[in-house]
Amino acid sequence: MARAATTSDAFNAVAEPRRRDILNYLALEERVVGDIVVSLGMEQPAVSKHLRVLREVGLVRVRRHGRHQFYRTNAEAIRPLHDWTKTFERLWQHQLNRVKERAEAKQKLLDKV
Amino acid sequence: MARAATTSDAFNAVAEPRRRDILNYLALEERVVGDIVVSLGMEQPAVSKHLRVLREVGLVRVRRHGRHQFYRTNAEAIRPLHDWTKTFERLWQHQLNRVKERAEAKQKLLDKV
DNA sequence: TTGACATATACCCATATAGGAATATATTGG
DNA sequence: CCAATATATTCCTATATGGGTATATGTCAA
Repeated sequence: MARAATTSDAFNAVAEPRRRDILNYLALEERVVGDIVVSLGMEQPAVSKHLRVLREVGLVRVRRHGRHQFYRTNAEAIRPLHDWTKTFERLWQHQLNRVKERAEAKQKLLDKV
Repeated sequence: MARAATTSDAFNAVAEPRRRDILNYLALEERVVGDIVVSLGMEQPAVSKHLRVLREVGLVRVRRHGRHQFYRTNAEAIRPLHDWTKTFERLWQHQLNRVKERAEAKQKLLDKV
C-alpha cells in the first residue's frame, strides 16, 4: 500500500509546509488566490492545487465573488490536530520538570564543592 | 518533486495513523517492540519500520536491554505541532461564538412567533 | 557453541504525490 | 460578442511510500 492521500484527513493535509503557510496566511482574513500567489511567492497552479487539498479536508472555506475566489482558513478543522497533541502536553511538562530537577540537583552538588 | 519524506519532520511523521497509534501507546510507559506488535495488532516488520521513522524525527527514544529494545514517546517532539495548532485556538473559539450567536438570534425570532 | 528469541533490514510493488508547463474554464467590462 | 482577467485542471515525471514476505543481525540461555 502507498502513503495515505493528502486529502484523507487534516493530518496528511498539513504535513506539507506550503499548505501550512497558506493556512497561516488565510487565518485572519479571507484572501483571493492571486494574493496568495504574490504574498507567498508560489506558482498560481501550485496554489490552486494546494487550496483544493485544503478545501477537500475542510481546512479552508471558499466564497466566490465574480471571477474571484475568496479563501479563508476554517480553524475548526485544525482542532482535531490540537486535541491530539494536547494529550501529550502534560507529558512534556513532566519530562521538562525531570530535566530541570536533575539539573538543580547537580548544581547543588557543585555548590558544596 | 515528490512528497516530502515522512522523516523530514514531525508533521510528516505523524500523518500516518498507525504511527500516532504507536505514539499514544508509548506515551505513558516504555514498551518493547513485541508488545506493540501484540497490542496494536500489526506485523512486526511494520512496527519496526514505523519506529524507525519516529526515531529519526525524535518522536521516540530507545533504550536497549539485552535483546529487547524499550521504546517510549518523546513528548517534547510533539510540541512544535501543538504550538502551530495553538495559534488557531483563538480563531475557532471566535468562529464558534459567531455560530452560537447566529443560532441564538434565530431562536429569538422563532420565539416571537 | 548453538539454538531460540527479539528486532531490524532488504526486496518487491501499486500508488499518490508536488512541481512545472500548457491549457481549460469561468466571468467581467466594454 | 470579444478580449482580458482570475482560477482550475491536465499531463508529465521522479520519488518515496507502506505493506508483505523473506532474511539478516544481534543477544541470551543452556
